[in-house]
Amino acid sequence: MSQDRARRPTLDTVAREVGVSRATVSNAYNRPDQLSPQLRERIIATARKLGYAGPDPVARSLATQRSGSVAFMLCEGLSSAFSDLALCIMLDALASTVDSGDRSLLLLPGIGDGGPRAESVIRAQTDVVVAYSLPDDAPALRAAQERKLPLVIVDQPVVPGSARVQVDDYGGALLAGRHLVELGHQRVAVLGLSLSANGQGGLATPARLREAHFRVTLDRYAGYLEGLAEGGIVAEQVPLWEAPGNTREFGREGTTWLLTQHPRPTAVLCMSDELALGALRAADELGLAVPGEVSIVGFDDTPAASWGTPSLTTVRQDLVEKGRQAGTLALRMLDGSRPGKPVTVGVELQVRASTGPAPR
Amino acid sequence: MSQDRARRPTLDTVAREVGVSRATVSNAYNRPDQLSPQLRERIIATARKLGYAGPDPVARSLATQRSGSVAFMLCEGLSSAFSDLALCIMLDALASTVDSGDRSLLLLPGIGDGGPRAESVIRAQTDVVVAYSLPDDAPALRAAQERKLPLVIVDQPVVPGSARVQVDDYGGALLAGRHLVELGHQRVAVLGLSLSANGQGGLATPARLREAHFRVTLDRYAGYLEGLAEGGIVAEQVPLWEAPGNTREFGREGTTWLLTQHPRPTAVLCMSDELALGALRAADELGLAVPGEVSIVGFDDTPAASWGTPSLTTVRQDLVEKGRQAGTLALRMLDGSRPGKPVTVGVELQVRASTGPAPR
DNA sequence: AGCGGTGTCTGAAGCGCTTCAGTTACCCTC
DNA sequence: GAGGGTAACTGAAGCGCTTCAGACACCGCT
Repeated sequence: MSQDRARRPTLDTVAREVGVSRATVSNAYNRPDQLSPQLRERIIATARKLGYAGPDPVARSLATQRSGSVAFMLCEGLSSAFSDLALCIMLDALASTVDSGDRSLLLLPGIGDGGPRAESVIRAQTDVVVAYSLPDDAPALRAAQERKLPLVIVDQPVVPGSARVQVDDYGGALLAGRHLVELGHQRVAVLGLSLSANGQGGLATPARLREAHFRVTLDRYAGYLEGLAEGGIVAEQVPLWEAPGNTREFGREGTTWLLTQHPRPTAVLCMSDELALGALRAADELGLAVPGEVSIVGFDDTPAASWGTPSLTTVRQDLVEKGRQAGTLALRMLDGSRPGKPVTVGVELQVRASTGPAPR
Repeated sequence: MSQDRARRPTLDTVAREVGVSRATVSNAYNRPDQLSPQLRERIIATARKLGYAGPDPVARSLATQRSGSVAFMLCEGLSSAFSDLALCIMLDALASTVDSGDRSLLLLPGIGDGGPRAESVIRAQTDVVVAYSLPDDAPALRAAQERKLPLVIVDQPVVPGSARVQVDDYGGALLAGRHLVELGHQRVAVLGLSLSANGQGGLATPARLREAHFRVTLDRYAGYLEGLAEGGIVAEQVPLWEAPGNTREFGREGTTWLLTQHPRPTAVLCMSDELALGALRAADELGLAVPGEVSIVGFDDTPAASWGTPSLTTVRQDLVEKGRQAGTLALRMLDGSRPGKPVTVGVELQVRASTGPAPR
């Protein structure tokens, strides 16, 4: 009989103790208007006495058919992801939006550079998935589709049937390119982010460019070229150095190479602020004045951008807005809404002290 | 009859289609050795055909009584948390450990500075909670205890019945203090982290110190004093400036104040690298040479510490180890292990270029 | 021939909760 | 005082899965 030993209390335990039905106890927690305040009071008190902390989340999820959490898949591991301040800011906005909708964030970090394992996604207790900047062929993406989970894509990649929020990468890059043209630059180099998820780096060949997977990189590159074209600069004259990761160190490495070419570029367009900060350092090490001898442009406008010396001219995207939109979209998908049009977050050029007129 | 319209397939659907029992289909996924390979093959194939992506995670959790995720509670929102590189590195190690144990990370960011809302914890689908540097009286903590969830505490606070991993804050600070003494410093100031979770800042009064909540801050302070005591410096001569948050800007602000006092300290012990980086900047702005006129010591040894000019002398803690330990502890708690002794992660002093002999 | 062992598969009892269609009891109204 | 409305509560049917104690057939052994 009494084998209900250290068993933790359930709805039933409480119901029995109070002498009401299970349904009533459930209502006490979920629909206070369905019972008299006194009874509710009594139920809650008894629950506390028995050490019952409220309906079990898992069981409740099963019954309601909603898990109450939003899964966030990202490309890399947490440490590289979180050193990406832009991602952090966005993620925070996402988390707040999602949390205020009474859901929590399930984090699915990537393994290597290819996103989370399919298995993690298969087993994830979630009812909507947000993917951030994943390679097109990420297994996690397929897994999510197999499970028919509503999908929200941020930036990358394009997946039919999913909601998406994206930054106007092309437009932002165009602004940056145009800015340099207006300053009279003629020899410009691009310091880019990864083209594909294999950690490769170095000067990007046309072949490499053709088989690229990351839309963000491609769009920004296209935008740069378009902006520069307004000054009569043609693509062939614009070297693209591919940084294997978004870190200062890679930025410095790439820039060191770019600035030791002949003829030396008078400006470097960097696809992130981190890269640009590394570029600044490289220029410094080479004894080149910024912006006197070389101009540097970033992308993202993270707080660090304004901290550097000189402060960084950069393309700002509204990261908070981006996260919020992604969250809203996710929440909306949960209500069964159709994906709808992609949401585009705007950009603007923040001109600061790292760019100036072309030398000579 | 046929109201099973757009209903998504379940174990049952597959079982019926194949003509076997539900148990067998379940085994096909969870215990391949329990059925013949051919049958398993057939089941998997049929499942795929029906668009069945495997056992529903929530239902499975209910049946197995384990949710498969580890909740991570932190004090602040994500954006401030993630600009804390030390946290990120640790979190990454934690995530990897946990993920390799086939579990995912449920993130419960804080609201304001007091940790997650109790409600978020109550509703979280998790079977173990890791708390990072929360105030002693965080509602989330109580909620976790109410649910009787196994608890792993990182750094802070001390909660009976929970596992914990902590850094030897005291020992690290002692090393830092002793280092300055050995360099001959006599007038030393401390730039500290928050004492309590209310965003207050400024010169810490004895009263403020007495009602402090954050162990980390207190331990480090005690360690500093102990180290300095070896040089005959007494506590009363060591001003403690409390930074309201762990940012460079606050570090700069505090240091500016400290370095404009008379007599001016010849060294500043900072409780984090971020603060120290701000301190560096403050010294620079005041036209004080580092380490010629003032020495700066950090804490944490984040990558940024070695990047700065001059590179930072700092106390290194093994963040990866810390995360890994926390993860291991969490996983172990799941198997019903008792908390056991606190795990302490070691520290060592990284002497770099920001400290030197006391001037004169 | 008889028997224990083994490899496969099944039935049914949960896991802890929500929810919906009732059922009472009570009050108001004409 | 019958009819209707409402507030308060209940019963039972799920939600989709796991698991454990069998059941059954077949094998090799003695």
